[in-house]
Amino acid sequence: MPQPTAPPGRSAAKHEAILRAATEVFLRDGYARASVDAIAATAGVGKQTVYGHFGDKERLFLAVVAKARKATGVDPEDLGTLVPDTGDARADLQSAGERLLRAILAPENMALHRLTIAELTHHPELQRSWRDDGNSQAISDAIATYLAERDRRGDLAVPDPPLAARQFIMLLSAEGQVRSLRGVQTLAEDEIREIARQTTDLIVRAHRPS
Amino acid sequence: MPQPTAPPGRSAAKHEAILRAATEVFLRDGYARASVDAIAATAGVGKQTVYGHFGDKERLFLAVVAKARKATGVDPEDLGTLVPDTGDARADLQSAGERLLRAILAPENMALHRLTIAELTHHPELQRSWRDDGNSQAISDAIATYLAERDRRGDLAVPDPPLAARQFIMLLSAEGQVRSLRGVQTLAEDEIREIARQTTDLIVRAHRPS
Amino acid sequence: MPQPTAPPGRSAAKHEAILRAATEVFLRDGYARASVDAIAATAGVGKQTVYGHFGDKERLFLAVVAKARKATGVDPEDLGTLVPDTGDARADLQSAGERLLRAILAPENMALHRLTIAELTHHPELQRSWRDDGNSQAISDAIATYLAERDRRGDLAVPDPPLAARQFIMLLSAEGQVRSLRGVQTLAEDEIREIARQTTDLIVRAHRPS
Amino acid sequence: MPQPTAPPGRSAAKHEAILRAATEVFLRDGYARASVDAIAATAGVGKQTVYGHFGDKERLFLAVVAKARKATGVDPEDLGTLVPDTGDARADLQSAGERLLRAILAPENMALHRLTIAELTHHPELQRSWRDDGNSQAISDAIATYLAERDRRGDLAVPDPPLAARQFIMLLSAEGQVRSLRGVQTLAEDEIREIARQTTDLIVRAHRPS
DNA sequence: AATGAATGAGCGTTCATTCAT
DNA sequence: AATGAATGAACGCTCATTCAT
Repeated sequence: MPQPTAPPGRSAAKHEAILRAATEVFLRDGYARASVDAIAATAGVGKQTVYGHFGDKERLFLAVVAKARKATGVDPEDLGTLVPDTGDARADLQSAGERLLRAILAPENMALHRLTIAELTHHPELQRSWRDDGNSQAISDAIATYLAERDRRGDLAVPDPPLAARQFIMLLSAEGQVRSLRGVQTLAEDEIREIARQTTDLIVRAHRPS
Repeated sequence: MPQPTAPPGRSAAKHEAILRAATEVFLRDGYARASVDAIAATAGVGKQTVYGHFGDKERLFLAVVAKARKATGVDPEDLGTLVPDTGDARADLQSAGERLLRAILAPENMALHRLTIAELTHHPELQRSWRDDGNSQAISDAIATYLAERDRRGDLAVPDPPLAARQFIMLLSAEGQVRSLRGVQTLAEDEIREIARQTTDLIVRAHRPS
Repeated sequence: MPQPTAPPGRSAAKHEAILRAATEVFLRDGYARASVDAIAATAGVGKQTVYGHFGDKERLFLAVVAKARKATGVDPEDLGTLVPDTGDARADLQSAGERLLRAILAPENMALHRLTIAELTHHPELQRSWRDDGNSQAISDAIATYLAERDRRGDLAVPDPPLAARQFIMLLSAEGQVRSLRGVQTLAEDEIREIARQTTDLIVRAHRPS
Repeated sequence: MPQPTAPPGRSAAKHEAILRAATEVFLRDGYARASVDAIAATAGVGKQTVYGHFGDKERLFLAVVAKARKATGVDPEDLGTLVPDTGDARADLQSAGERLLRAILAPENMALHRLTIAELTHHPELQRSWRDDGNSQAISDAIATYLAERDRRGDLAVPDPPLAARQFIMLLSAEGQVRSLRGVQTLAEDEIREIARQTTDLIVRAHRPS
C-alpha cells in the first residue's frame, strides 16, 4: 500500500478528465448513443480506468449529471446582483430576465436539459437530482425577495412573491426554450430582450397597485 | 369481405399495427434503445415486414412522431368549445386551462414530448415537424380569439391577444410539466385546478381594464 | 387449359427479360452479391415470376452463363473470314489476332470470364460448360486449318497445326488479359495491334521453314 | 519465455491466426460468401478481436491478399537457381518451366488467383497490388537474363529478351491454367512436363539463330 | 491503478425463398 | 402464371464489460 489514503494526485486528475470527457460525449450523443470507448478515448485514458473510477456507464452518467447541474445556471456568487434595484421594477426585472435567459439558453445548459429530460424515465435517481435543485431555488428566492421589497414599498402589489417569481421564471424559460426550438438553435440578442420584455410586462402589469 | 375496403398496396392493417407497436416501444424506450426486433415482435410481424413498410428505423420513427403529434392534444373538433364564453373571463380561462393541462399532461403526450425533445438534435427533420404544429397553433388561436372578444367587450384590456394567449399556454404547460417532474408523475386533479387558477389569475390581472 | 403446349407469347418474353436482367446484374455484381430482388426489379417482373421460370438463384445463374457463353466471342458466321488468306502469313495472322483480341477483351466477355472463373468452384456444372466450349474450339480449328494450309504450301513449317493454333490463341488472350489488368481496363487500339504483332511474330518465327 | 519476442501492441500471435483463418476462408468461399463470423471461429477468437486487428472485412481481405501474394510463387531465394545453365537452352528452359508451372498451379496459388480476379472490380486497391507484383517481375527478369546470355553466346537469337521471357511465362501459365480448368483440378506430372516442353519448344524454335 | 485486447450479446439491415391473392 | 407482402436466417459491425498484463 504505497499511498496511505485516497489516491492523491494522478488519480484525481484522471477522475476529472473522465468526468469532463463523459460530459462532452453524453451531452453530444445522449446516454444510449454514447459509448464508453468514446469517453475513454476523449479523456485519454484506458477503458478499465473509467470502470475503475465509476463502476459502470450508468453511475458515470449520474456523476456527470450531478456535477453538471451544479456547474450550470447562474453563478451562485452573482445571485446577489442578479436583480438590480434601481427602483424601476420594469427595468430591474427585464435586466434580471435577460441574464437568466442567457444562462438558461446557454448551449451546454440546454443540452443538459434535453439529456436529463430524455433519461428521466430510465434513471430514477435523476428524478431526485431534478427535485432538489438548490440553485434554481436560490434564483427564484432572489426574485421573490425583490418582488416582496417592491410590494413593501408599494411600487407593486404582490400578494404571493414566491409564486410570482416562479411564474416569471417559468414563462421566461418556456418562451426561450420554445422559441429556440427546445434549445437547438441559439437566439439572437434582440430576441432575448424581447422575450424578457414581454414577460416582465406581463408580471408587472399583473401586479400593478390598486 | 372481412375488411370494408381492400388493402391498397401493402396491407394497411399491418402498417397500422407496426405504427402502433413502434409508438409504444419508442415512447417507452427512446429511439436509441428501441430495437426494430422489439417493434416487429410487438406488432406480431417479421422484421423484414417492418423494413418493407417503412424503409428504415429513422423513417419509422419519423412516421410515428408525425402520427402521434396529430393524434395528440386537444381534439380539433373540440376546439370550438375549448373556451366557454360565460362572460366570466376568469371562469372561462380556468376551465380552458384545466382542459388544456389535462391534455398536455396525458401520459402518452408527455412521453412523446420527452422523446421528441430528446431526439431533436439527432433527427433534423423533427425540427420541421415541431415548428409547423398546426394543432398547437389552432389552440393558441382559439384562446387569442376569446381574449380579443373580451377586449372588444371591455371586460379585459388585451392589446395583443395572440401574445397573451401564448403566454397563457406557455405558463400553464411549463408549470404543469415542472410540477409533474417533466411528466414522469401524474398530477392530482386539484393540483391541475390550482395551476390553472394561478395562471388564469396572472393573465386576468395583467389585463384588467384601466 | 387455354393454351395447348408451352406458354407462347407473354411468358417467353418475360423469360428473356429475366435472363437479360440477370445477365446484367450477375456480370456487374457477381453471383453472391447479386440479389434476386435486383434482378426481378431490373427485369420489371415480380420475384415469384423469376422463381417460376428458373426455380432458384443457382439455376438462373447457370442459365445466364450458358446463354452468355454462346453469345460471346466471334460470331460463328464470321468464322470463315476470321483468318484472311493473302499469302502473307504474318499479315493474315496479325489481322486474325487483332479481331480475336477485340472479341476477347470486349467488356461483357471479360466480365463473363471473371464471373465464371470466380464461381467455378462453387457451381460444379460450370466446369462442364467451360470444357465443351464449341465456339472456342471452332476458332482454334479455323486457325489450325490456316496454319496447315501454310505448311502445305511451304510458307511455314507447322508440324502440329492444332497445337500451334492453341498456342497462338493462348498467348494472345493471356497477354491481352494481363495487360488490361484482367479486363478491368480497356486497351487502346495500338496496344491491341502491338500484342497481336508480337504474338504473330513469335508464332511465325517459330515455324519459319528450315 | 514461451515466445521469443514480446508481442508489440496487439497480440501478434492472434494477428497471424486471424490472417491464416481469413486466408483459408476467403480462398475457400470467396469474398462475399466468407463471413467474418466464420473467420473468427476458424481463428479461434471473438469477432471483435478480428475487428480490433483489421478494422473491417475489406481491410482484412486486402491484408490477406497482400500477404498471400508475397508468400506465393517461387521463393525469392531460389530465383538464382530457377533457370539452370547447362548450355542446353531447351533443357534449361524446360526445367525452369516445369518449376514455374508447379508453383503457378499449386492449389493455394490458383485459389488466390481466382479470388483476386473475381474481386478485381469490387476492390479497386487490388488493382494496384496486382500491378506492382515484384515477385512476378523478378521471375520474368531471371528468364530474360538467361535468354540474354544465350543471345550473347550465340546459342539463340533473342533480340528482345524481356519480351521473350514474358511470352514464355504467359504461354506457360495460360496453358497450365486452362488445362487444369482454371485451376480447379490438379495436373498430372507428365502433363506439366508436356506443357513445359511445348512452350519451350515454341520459344526456342522462334529464336533459333540465323 | 491502469492498460487495451478480448469477449458474447445484440444492433440495423438484407437475403433467398414462400405464401396468400 | 404472376404479384408483392411476408418470413427466418444470416450478415457486418458495435457495444458494455472483463480478463491478463
